[in-house]
Amino acid sequence: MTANQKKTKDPARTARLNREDWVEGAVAMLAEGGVKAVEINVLAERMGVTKGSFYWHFASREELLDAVVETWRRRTTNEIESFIRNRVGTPLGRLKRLIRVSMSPHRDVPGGSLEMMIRDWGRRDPKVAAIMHEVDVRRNAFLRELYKDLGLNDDQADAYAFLHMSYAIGGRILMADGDPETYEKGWKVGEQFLLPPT
Amino acid sequence: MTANQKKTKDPARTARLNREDWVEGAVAMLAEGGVKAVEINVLAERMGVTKGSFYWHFASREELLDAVVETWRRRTTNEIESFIRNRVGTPLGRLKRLIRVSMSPHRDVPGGSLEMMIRDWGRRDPKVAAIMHEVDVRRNAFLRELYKDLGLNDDQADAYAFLHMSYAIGGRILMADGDPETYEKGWKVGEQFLLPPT
DNA sequence: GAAACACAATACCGTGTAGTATGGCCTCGC
DNA sequence: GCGAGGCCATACTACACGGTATTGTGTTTC
Repeated sequence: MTANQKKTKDPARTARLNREDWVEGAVAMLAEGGVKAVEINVLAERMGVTKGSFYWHFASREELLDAVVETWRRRTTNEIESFIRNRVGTPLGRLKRLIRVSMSPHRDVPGGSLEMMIRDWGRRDPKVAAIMHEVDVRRNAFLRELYKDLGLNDDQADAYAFLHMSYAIGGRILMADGDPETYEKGWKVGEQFLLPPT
Repeated sequence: MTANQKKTKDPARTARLNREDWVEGAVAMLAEGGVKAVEINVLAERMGVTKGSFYWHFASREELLDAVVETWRRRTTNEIESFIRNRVGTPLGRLKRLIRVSMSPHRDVPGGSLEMMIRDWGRRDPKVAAIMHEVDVRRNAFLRELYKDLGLNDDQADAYAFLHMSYAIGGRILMADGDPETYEKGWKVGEQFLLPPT
């Protein structure tokens, strides 16, 4: 790739920016205010430079947004892969851990604010929608395996996986009211319904 | 320009527009493309007039959007009320009916495209968020009652209501891939998990 | 039928944001 | 030290969109 390896000698003041830095900033802005809020001027100011710099790194705003969604896709995919590889504990323990993570307030997680913004975005941009869907499929497959590890047959694993994903997304949205009590409830409800009866 | 030949009565649109017509059009545009897509120019063109007309009915775009969200609130509230009043059939039958409606593809329903757009919007506009939350609370209370009618205690009814709402929202989003098979699955999963064991 | 009223068309302005042109500076390799 | 090229600033343009001012047209009322 064209990844620009910068040997930062002076981290304090004259830190030059590379492509990834810009993408990083854009991701943050996306999570906070949605695609529309990713404005080149604002982003540049946030990075401590002007947009003259931005347009040296990117040909257009669209190119930036493409990079943003691609970065998100790569990270999310890696996250799933690493969860699959890291088979520590019993299947039930792993599932519980996943529920815990899914319902935790602050992490960036299915239903987290970044993901919600990308989902909003995907509703208007087919390219994003396709990637979103691809990730959903992958996550669904992962969950199915997890439930099958618990001894469920294909149909039941499938059903639970669908429920789990729906709940992770919808519950998140409901929990977005900021009430910490709601989170508590979300987690409890998740444990009640997302764990198959043994 | 083709604008001048509309001197005589045009059979296509002799109907003058009123405030509600504009709100109606705005609601449609909101459902299709989100708040950002509700542009006065485009809306006016869609209504077959120019924006000169719009600004006779509304002082500003904001006023229109206020009317839109208020209309949605009123309608949604009425819908809930009417479902409450219309106590036909057994509690279980009513619940099944509700699940069916919730998961149906095209109707405007919790998780439907209009509602999703309003939810997106609420993420950036506190005024909308407040109304959204108010509706959520009302729906939640309604669902709780429904589950209590089935013989569940307060805690369990509460848990099921939360699950139901989460699922209605999240499942909807998952089903937005356009695959009719996914809808079928969504409905089946709903019936399996949203109906408490008797 | 003419005045009054209710909508609508046209032309315009202000602002905000994406994008461009160009030149300057800092750093690295020699 | 010095050119070259990577990074950034400044000063623009183009255009879309909300909003305004003014004039026009069909309909109702007396």
